[in-house]
Amino acid sequence: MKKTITIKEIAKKSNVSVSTVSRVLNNHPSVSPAKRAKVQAIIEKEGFQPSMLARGMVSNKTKTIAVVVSDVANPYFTSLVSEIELASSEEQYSLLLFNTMTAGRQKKADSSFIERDTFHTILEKKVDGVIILGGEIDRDTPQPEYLAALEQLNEQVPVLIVGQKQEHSSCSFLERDLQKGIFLSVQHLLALGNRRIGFIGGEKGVKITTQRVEAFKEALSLYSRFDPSLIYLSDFYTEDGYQSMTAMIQEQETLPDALLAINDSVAIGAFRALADHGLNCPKDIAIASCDSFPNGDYQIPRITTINQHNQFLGKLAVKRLLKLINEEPLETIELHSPDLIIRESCGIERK
Amino acid sequence: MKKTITIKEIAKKSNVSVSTVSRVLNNHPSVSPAKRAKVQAIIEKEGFQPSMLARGMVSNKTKTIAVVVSDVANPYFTSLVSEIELASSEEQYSLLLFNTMTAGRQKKADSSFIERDTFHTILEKKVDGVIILGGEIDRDTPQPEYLAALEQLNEQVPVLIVGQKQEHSSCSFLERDLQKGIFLSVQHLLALGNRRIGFIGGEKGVKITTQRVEAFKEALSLYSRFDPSLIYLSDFYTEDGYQSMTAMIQEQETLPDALLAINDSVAIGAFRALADHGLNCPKDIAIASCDSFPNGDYQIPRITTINQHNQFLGKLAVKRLLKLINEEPLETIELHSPDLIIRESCGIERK
DNA sequence: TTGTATGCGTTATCAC
DNA sequence: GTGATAACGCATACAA
Repeated sequence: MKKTITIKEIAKKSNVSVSTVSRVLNNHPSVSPAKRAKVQAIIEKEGFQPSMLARGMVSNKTKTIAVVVSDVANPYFTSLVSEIELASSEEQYSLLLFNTMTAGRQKKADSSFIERDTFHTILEKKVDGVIILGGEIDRDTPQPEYLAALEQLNEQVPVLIVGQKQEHSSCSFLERDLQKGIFLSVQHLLALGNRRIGFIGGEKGVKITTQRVEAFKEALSLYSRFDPSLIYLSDFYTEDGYQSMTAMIQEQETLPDALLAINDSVAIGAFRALADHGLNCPKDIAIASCDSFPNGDYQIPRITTINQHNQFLGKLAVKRLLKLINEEPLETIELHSPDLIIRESCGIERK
Repeated sequence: MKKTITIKEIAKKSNVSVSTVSRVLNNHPSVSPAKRAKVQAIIEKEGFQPSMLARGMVSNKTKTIAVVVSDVANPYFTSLVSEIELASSEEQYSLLLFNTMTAGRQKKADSSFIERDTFHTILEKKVDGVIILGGEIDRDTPQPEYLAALEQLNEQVPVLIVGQKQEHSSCSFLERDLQKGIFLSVQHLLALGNRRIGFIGGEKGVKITTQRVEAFKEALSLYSRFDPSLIYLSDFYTEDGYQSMTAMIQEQETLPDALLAINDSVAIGAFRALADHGLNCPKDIAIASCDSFPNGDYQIPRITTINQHNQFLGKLAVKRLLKLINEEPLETIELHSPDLIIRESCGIERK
């Protein structure tokens, strides 16, 4: 490995002091055009890159954002991370990614502990801000130790959480409008003539599940009848949709007219389970999803779903975090409104 | 934001010098048990975290790895990134993620430039090592400027590339066995009675596409006949599979017996295109994929595909990069051998 | 065993 | 406009 060149050597080669080089680097006005040109030339020639470490030492800024996610491979998180990276890099920030795996296939045992440990590392790395996507904070009642650690973290560095608000937390939250999507899809299902409607997927004890089921109950009670025995929770992945659907097929004497799936992955799992029992969506049962994932429009059937505008959410998250970092005032949130995407999985009017 | 506590303040509160605190921090033997205990206590009490910035300044190590990926949202890259993060954190390394978007839906114009710019940032951040997944390096002939920048990067910090070897590059490569999978699937398709076999998906001018098509040609020529007019390249995503399949349906007088898709996403797109034309896989055409993605076993039909052991690949990448970082010798690679996963999309014997 | 002093690469404050 | 120099937080060689 070639030794990296430093500002001192640039100074020497340019016959100026380090301060002058530093000024050139930072576009300070007070440096003569002649010297500036000379120094610039040497910098180019040597391919000099100022060390962000050293800069960070003096400025207390690292131009780095930490992103904590419970499972990058979950499509919802993947798209968010992707958008966050894009938005960050546009603002010259780098992303430090922490994949805690407290969700998903390789779920770890003590999620709270792992995420606290992550906070530890984040603090060491001296990032300028933190974005948290899911994990322990998404639970209805996160562990007290976790919340304490989170508070401590937020004392040292601004923390933005993309998720539903947690009581007594001093962190900033970027919430999603969970209810509107539910109402839109329930109305859609009802309008198509479905009366008996169930719910599949989502993990018990997780905020977005709890809140969506609650909204589902409300919406359904308004027009039809809410039947708690038609709620089959499990988790957020395809295999969970498969399991829930299978269980429902086995346990219910007659299948409901329609289902709401917590997301597209779960819907896909349900399609598969139906097919394995000689059943078909939307012929035998209509299924709508609450959260659009990529490629939902290539499934068979194409999934009728809710666009939660996750792309926009990622950008907004970065925008808000940067304001926190720069101590600018946070204007009230422009919450994006979920939209219903009608495709094929709810079929046409039933009966 | 609370000011972060430093080693100096710990020293003062403990009535010892900073060196003693430093020794405690680094588990140096030469510190009396009494002082060690005292200092430890204060550290715990104050929740002191040594700054990795300062440590990096003196040690020239940041315990950070940069990962450059052309599109995190591509399932192949997502799984790799996930595994790499896991393996890294196990070794106390953090991940700096760069999502160059030189592939995928939001593909940028000048990929070579963007990635070179990324290298610039990586150098500034003083990471200990770099892992590159895809992008310009994956092209059959990467731009000379890119290769030059890559060489320069590799002079300053160890670079490991997960992808097919590039001539004249001094970087380390972790290759995938592309041929074996192709042979396995072609043989499978032939054994089922298919003779006329096409290929869909993959981008022209990209190494893995070129090499796979080449292997496909070889394998097919061995047993049957290779027909170049049945090669429909495009890109690696679902929509590309849809396009290729649609084009094939429209252009070919009679559909081939079977297809090889570059990956599961492309296969899914093909299924959709077939359905939109009243056709069905595997009834009307058999389709095998060259690269298994998550949830391929929940599609309709379940996808017969190749397990390239990407999970293993991610771990191996980190393992090898760490050896480069620690200047340990690199034993010859234990190349994992791809396996055929027979599911439903090739159906049963034809004719 | 312990403390002092120096340096890591950069910016900022101060003289000149 | 320019150049010393201190400071950032930590590790370490050296002294004691």
